[in-house]
Amino acid sequence: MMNRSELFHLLNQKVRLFSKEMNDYLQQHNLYSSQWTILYILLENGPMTQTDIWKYLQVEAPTITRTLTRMEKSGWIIKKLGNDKREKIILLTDEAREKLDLIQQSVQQFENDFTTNLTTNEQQELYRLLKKLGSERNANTNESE
Amino acid sequence: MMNRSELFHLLNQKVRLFSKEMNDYLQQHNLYSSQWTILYILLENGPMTQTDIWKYLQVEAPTITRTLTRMEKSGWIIKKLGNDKREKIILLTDEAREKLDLIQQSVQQFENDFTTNLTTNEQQELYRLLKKLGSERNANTNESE
DNA sequence: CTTATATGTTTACCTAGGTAAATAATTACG
DNA sequence: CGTAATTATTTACCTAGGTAAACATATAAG
Repeated sequence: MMNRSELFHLLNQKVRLFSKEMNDYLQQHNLYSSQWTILYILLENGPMTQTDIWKYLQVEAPTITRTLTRMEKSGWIIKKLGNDKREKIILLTDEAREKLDLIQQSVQQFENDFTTNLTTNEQQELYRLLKKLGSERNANTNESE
Repeated sequence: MMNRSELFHLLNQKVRLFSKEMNDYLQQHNLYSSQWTILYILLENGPMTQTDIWKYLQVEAPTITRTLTRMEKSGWIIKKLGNDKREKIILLTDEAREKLDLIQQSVQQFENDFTTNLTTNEQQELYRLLKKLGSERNANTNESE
């Protein structure tokens, strides 16, 4: 039998383990896992403003500012001014675009590896259970948005 | 249907959400969630060396050095030299001991709240599935415990 | 048109995780 | 015994998350 604190302890440990190993794995591409996440959504969605990105990832704006600065420095993305001169539009560089395919395969390999002890159904179930965690806490949830 | 990347994305987001809200919640006690974790295991296990702590939490030694420094500064713990003068033994202060009961109730309340949409069985199942994540990548799992 | 408000990004400062290398004390070995 | 190896902690430097407040540009209101 487990108590709830153990559940959250385990949750934390697994996520830390995942990101640690993912970072090790991505090192060969000179990339961090948080940076990969950004590359991935840019690949899926095309150019996005910074606000698009942090809203999508549900992190705060300064986090994205910083990470994008590093990514620009290492040649993954460029920032372009939008028509609205407040906003910056983020584009993948050609160099990034060339490498992404290989990296994506790499990541899939790693994720595959990390879930190897779970059947497809179990992964589905894990997803379903996680989805319920922490959401819509109090009866009448008006987080309409 | 979900793909594996979505699973990990969700996992990351929920953990971030949890620790963010936990931090908000603990602010009333002038505490951070990582610091709470340390207080909790000291309460359970009695005095421990730093190495005991980081091995238990599965983080690296410098992480614990830093967090304990902050916790000493804010009066939660004290460091005492062991017989082996390399090691430092970490003790709860009396002040911490007085407050811990109330805080623990607080935390249980919060964790309860966070899992309110999951039945006891679902929590059990979530625990079971998480346990399988990333462990013993190759072949047979013997995590008897 | 000018001022007030809202929006997008950044800066400054905080916690928390990581690695690599330094330091101090202990144990093991020739 | 004295040196080599090991162990416990710390320091320096990195990424990544957070908040609060500053800044710049747009939009709305009087």
